[in-house]
Amino acid sequence: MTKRKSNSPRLSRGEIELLEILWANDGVTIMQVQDAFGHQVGYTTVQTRLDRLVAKKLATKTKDRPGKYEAAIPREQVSGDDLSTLVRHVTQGRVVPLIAHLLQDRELTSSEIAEVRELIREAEKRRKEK
Amino acid sequence: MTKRKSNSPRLSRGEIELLEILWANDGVTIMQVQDAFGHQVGYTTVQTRLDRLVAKKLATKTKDRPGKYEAAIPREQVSGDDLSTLVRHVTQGRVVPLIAHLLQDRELTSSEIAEVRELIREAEKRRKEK
DNA sequence: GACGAGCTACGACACCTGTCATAGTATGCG
DNA sequence: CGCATACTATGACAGGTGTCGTAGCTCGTC
Repeated sequence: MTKRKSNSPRLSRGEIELLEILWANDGVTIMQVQDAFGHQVGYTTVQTRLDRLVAKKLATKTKDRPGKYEAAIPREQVSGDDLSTLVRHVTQGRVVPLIAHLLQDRELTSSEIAEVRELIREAEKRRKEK
Repeated sequence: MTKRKSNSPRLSRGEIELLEILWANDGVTIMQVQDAFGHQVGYTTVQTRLDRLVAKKLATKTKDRPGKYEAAIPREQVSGDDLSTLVRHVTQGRVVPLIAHLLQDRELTSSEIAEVRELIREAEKRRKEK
């Protein structure tokens, strides 16, 4: 079990950090990314990092003058993997403590609560009919 | 927003990988860790990595002949941080999709389902009395 | 006390990543 | 057209990490 999904690349933290920005806004210039970083890093630093992302096919860059970068891989492809890693790390496969954390961490809206209820109903149904 | 928690160190993936093993079994020899890695890596590789962990005070090593390594930092210290990073990354703070993923990823036992139900009830209660 | 097996200590090296400086190129404006 | 400004390309460098080889040390056994 827990088989390696070969199609989802192992991304470094830094890569994800960049991708996050690309996922959030599509078609971003170096300047905008630098803004997103609160100008803590130099322009060319951002440039280099983005270009390396492109070199790895994790992002694409358009030709227009302030070139725009876009993520070339969907967020889900990464998060699923990250998530299972986390589940494994944190609680050795037991999801309940994790859900507990999630539910307690913030105040949920009533519609969110309803959604979760629905999810659990479905989970139960799946279990029953197996 | 989301200010850096200075007390929980930013660990690299590799470090966490090692720590996972240390957390799971306490007092582990190099050999055992190598086993845990399925012997994909050389003995001295494991040694070096473990020793670097010790150098960073993330683990300790006993004096006995096959020296035993132990994690020097609790799992929770890492996981909370990881978790919020993940929540932020994956779904911009929306926990429901994450819970959905967790619930759909595996078959839950009926007692797990009951626990989650209880958690939802509590969440709702907190919401109401606010 | 000497030996050999098993551990440990240490050093080396290549690759990745974050950081940036600087040189080159294109473009809008006068 | 000629420039200044803005953007891009390229190269450099240091620190971290994964990988290991090898030399040195220790301890149980004869």
